[in-house]
Amino acid sequence: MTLAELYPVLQELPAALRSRLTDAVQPMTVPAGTVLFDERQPCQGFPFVLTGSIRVVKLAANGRELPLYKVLPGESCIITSSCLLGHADYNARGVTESDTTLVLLPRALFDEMLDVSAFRDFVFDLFAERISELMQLVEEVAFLKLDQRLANLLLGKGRQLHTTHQQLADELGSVREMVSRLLKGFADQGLVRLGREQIEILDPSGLRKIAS
Amino acid sequence: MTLAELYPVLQELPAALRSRLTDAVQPMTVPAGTVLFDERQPCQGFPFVLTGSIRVVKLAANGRELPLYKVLPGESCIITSSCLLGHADYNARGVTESDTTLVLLPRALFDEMLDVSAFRDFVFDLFAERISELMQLVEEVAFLKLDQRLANLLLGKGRQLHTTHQQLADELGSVREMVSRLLKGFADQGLVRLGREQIEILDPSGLRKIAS
DNA sequence: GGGTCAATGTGACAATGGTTACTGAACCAG
DNA sequence: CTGGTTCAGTAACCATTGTCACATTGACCC
Repeated sequence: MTLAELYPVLQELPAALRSRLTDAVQPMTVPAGTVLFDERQPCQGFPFVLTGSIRVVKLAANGRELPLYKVLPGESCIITSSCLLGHADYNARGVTESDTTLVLLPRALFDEMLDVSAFRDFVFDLFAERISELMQLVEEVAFLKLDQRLANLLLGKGRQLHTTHQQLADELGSVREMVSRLLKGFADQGLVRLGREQIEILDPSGLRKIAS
Repeated sequence: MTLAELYPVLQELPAALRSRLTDAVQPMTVPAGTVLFDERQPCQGFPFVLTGSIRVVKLAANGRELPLYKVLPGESCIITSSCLLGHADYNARGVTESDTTLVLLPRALFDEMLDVSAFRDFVFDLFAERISELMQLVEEVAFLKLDQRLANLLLGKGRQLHTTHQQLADELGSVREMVSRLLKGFADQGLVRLGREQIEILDPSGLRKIAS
């Protein structure tokens, strides 16, 4: 997929800007696990993800992480937008989840592109969308118990999933032992069947009831 | 203060829109404690607060609340913006904290005003600003212990504060007993002096160390 | 088969926060 | 002054989550 295909809004830019974009900017590929940006860093530019994905997380003092969201190809990074618009530093960390190809739109060019209403609307819409995701996250973290959050997480991953307990714990910002314990509970209730790196959801509606 | 003084961006609207604004819309005054909007409700319009304030909270299943932010005169409500832009329903509750005068800009007029770049930028900037506040909140709720959050809260309120433990608990989304317990601890360490509806901060740097 | 490593199971324990159920102290209205 | 109301202090208890320290299991490679 090309940049223009993934981010069709770019085709609505005036030709002059568009050519400056293709001139000034070239895709780069970074390996999995690269820290693209981090807390307290100034924001360098706006990423367009072509392949792979970026995991955006908040770091706790004790080293644990709380996943905020992911940026997939065609999507955008609300925190970067916010930093660029507010001229503030990052307040989260962005790490490539897998090998990732992306185009980094420099800050100056981003500012210019914001003068184009189509692009502004693009960023704006994504803002609105992500806000409600963040609200959802706040709600989960503040109010739901771990079993509810785990049930939610499982339900969002299809009937048959291939992960380790550690990975699930990471996605919840918790620890493996808790996930193992809760999954055991789910299995005892006949909600899931467990196997090594394997979880089969037997009773989605039962899980939904737990997630309530 | 008039609407135009509190929200100077409105003066940059074309005269036609401005007169339609003053025609179509009149300030209303609502008593303290009025629920202006609530979860799962469609968004009716964009509020400009003239006097008083709106408290925006997330509701827990058990009736407790997590305060997200407040809208003071001259400020804006990011959740409302987000709902209007994304054509989604509210995902939080807005309650007047005191008797409040506000102008409710109807959705249709809001949409039209978004075509004006000055207004769009106004909303945009506020978005960026609030996002980092929300990130801050996520971090607090997810990572900090209650004593740290309480210390933070106290530090943000000046040397000498006049509140009840209950009010502090509400602002933290916790309960009075916990606040009493923690304040007692702070007092034992000589960080604060307690009185009825009265807390005097004796050692701000000590509190900051707890808030770490 | 045996060794090795990652993934998982598990039990005891600690820390945190919330709940219940009081008591006492200050304040205010009559 | 009195009785009621709000605010604050406190102790016992419980639920949830996290921590530690292992034991076990399965996969895979020689």
